[in-house]
Amino acid sequence: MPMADKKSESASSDGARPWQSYHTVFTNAKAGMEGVDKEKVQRVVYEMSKGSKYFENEERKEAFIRQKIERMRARSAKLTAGHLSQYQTVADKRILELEATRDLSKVWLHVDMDAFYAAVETLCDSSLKGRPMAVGGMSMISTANYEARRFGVRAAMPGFIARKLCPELIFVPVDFEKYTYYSDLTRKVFQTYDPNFIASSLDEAYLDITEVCKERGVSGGEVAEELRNAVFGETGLTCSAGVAANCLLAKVCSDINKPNGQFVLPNDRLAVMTFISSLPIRKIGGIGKVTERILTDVFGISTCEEMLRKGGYLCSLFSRSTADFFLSVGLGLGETDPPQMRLRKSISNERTFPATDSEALLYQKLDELAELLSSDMQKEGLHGRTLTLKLKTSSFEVRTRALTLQKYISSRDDIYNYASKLLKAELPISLRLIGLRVSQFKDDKMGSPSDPTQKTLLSFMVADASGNFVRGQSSLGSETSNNLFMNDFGDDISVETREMIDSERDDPLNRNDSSDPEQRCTLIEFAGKTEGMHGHINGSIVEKVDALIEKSDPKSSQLKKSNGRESDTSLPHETEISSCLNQKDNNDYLLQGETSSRQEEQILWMNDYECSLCGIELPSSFVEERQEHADFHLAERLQKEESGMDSRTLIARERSPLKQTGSGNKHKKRKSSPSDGHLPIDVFFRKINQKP
DNA sequence: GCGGATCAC
DNA sequence: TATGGTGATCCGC
Repeated sequence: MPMADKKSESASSDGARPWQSYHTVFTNAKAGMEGVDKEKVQRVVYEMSKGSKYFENEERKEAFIRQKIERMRARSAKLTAGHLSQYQTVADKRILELEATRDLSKVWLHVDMDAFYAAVETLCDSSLKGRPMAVGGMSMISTANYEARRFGVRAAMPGFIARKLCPELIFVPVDFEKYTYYSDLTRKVFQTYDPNFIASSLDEAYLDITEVCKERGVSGGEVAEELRNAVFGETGLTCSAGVAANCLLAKVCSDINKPNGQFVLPNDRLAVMTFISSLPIRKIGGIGKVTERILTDVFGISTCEEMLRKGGYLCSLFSRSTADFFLSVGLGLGETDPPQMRLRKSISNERTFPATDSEALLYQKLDELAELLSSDMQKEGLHGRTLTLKLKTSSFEVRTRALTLQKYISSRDDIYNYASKLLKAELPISLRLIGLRVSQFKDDKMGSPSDPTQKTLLSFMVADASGNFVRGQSSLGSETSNNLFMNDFGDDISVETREMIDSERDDPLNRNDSSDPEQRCTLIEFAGKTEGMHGHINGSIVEKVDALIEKSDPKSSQLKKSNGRESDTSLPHETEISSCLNQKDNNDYLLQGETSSRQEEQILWMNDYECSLCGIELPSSFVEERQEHADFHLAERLQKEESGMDSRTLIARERSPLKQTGSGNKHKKRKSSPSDGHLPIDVFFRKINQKP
């Protein structure tokens, strides 16, 4: 290991303990890993990896991330107080608009099978019971049972490192058919509760149990217990469940009392806010290792609540959609409707092999892949016009090379011939992986932008099956999606990498006691009455949001609980409007943000130089000036609103009018959360372990 | 349209 | 000895 520079010793922990700065995906707290000596695991992983090509590549990637963080820090530091306060105003306004979309009328259940592959293997071979076991091989583990997790062994970990951590570890090869069989059994059960359930993988599904709860007069928690019992009866496998008002929260909840447990988050706004406020951001689907680091290192954000507190920074430094996503997370919002059908957009295959620079060998690999891909495409009747070649060099650097054709292709020969041209341009090269992907399919439905596209534009956030918002951002670019055509593959490889170096960052969800007085206060608050007690949460962001709501409209205590019901104001123009906007990367929040909610006052640069609001002329090259000008109009408008204009009718709506049920919400809410207001704190965080 | 990144499972 | 495969999306070019 190279000597760590002395000056960095205080800033980072290199030097004495180099493994602490090696950020991997599996040195993290997770269900079944409570008693693990994380320091030791991290050290072993580091020692086993050190010096390898893989490790060197990880170090390169790490350096890039550091740069990214530094750049963002610099931008953050450069913000003037004036800018900040303006963006804070924008953020507050956005929070209000997002709050208005809150829908507490649905009951979502997320089911997650416990260590699925491993559990199935144990079911089929009882001699494995009670012994540490992993499904996978020496190079990669798909999942590990709980006995193995106690040693720090987990999904996505190379087998040879796992064996080092746990020499007794039993390896069982993956048997895809077996898992599919048992998955089908579980799905038969899911179907009886929600015929339209959404399977996001072999072992996970989302169910809308709103109707079941209503018709049978039972709580979401009761349905969850019943369903888990039924799954066990049908398969002999245990699962965990989460019940909440939206998919995003339900998913978080299903992880809390895993394995073989469940957690219900009442459909109550204060309950949601309290729950989300102390939640580590890494628990949220869509926030991965890198995003977490950026948010914590640059903004000091580690819990969802801080997303709202730092709203001004987020809105000024991230794209509008990313900032919206972050603010939504802070509010505990998520998708409440079943996602619309989504068509597959690409098909691909890739293979890893012993690194080689033999051209004959490389072309042979390419040929095999072309054959495979063509066969897969024929099975699905797909023809595409964009071909992408993926390469991973022997030093783990990944490259892609793409080619878009006039014609649609699907035959083995076409794929191979075009792919060969792409590969040829890269020679000579030493590779350990080749992949092929075809996209831009015929019949892409692109001909009818009317419905899907428009809806996407109208809603300021779009969510996929898991309730993860589709969003985008320059340096983050993170997003997630569970396609409806799920790839039933590497299932259990749930990544979680919360670095637990800072001891104060305990996970409140995984412990039974709470030593932090402020947190306890919050929790007690949660356990107590859920209405009319806002004032007792000291410094809570709930207060702040409520204050915002009150300020925006004194009558809105009702509004914030019901759904926006006003009919849309002329939104269909948005497409053209957006395209006329002066979009300057990170600043587009201000401009776009306003146009999507306010049609009548956008700042448009007509003919690309004249402000539509005041007529002032500014050529497009005057980027900064334009920004300031836009800010000026924004501030002007916000002031107007402050002084009493009704902003409520201007609130943007995201949901389609179809499922607006309007008045019934409160009743549904009560019904689905009988424990409202009477949830003792110990119950709130107690593991509900029931052996079916 | 391309290439690099990030994320989920 | 040895660190996966499939699909999606976003951003800056």
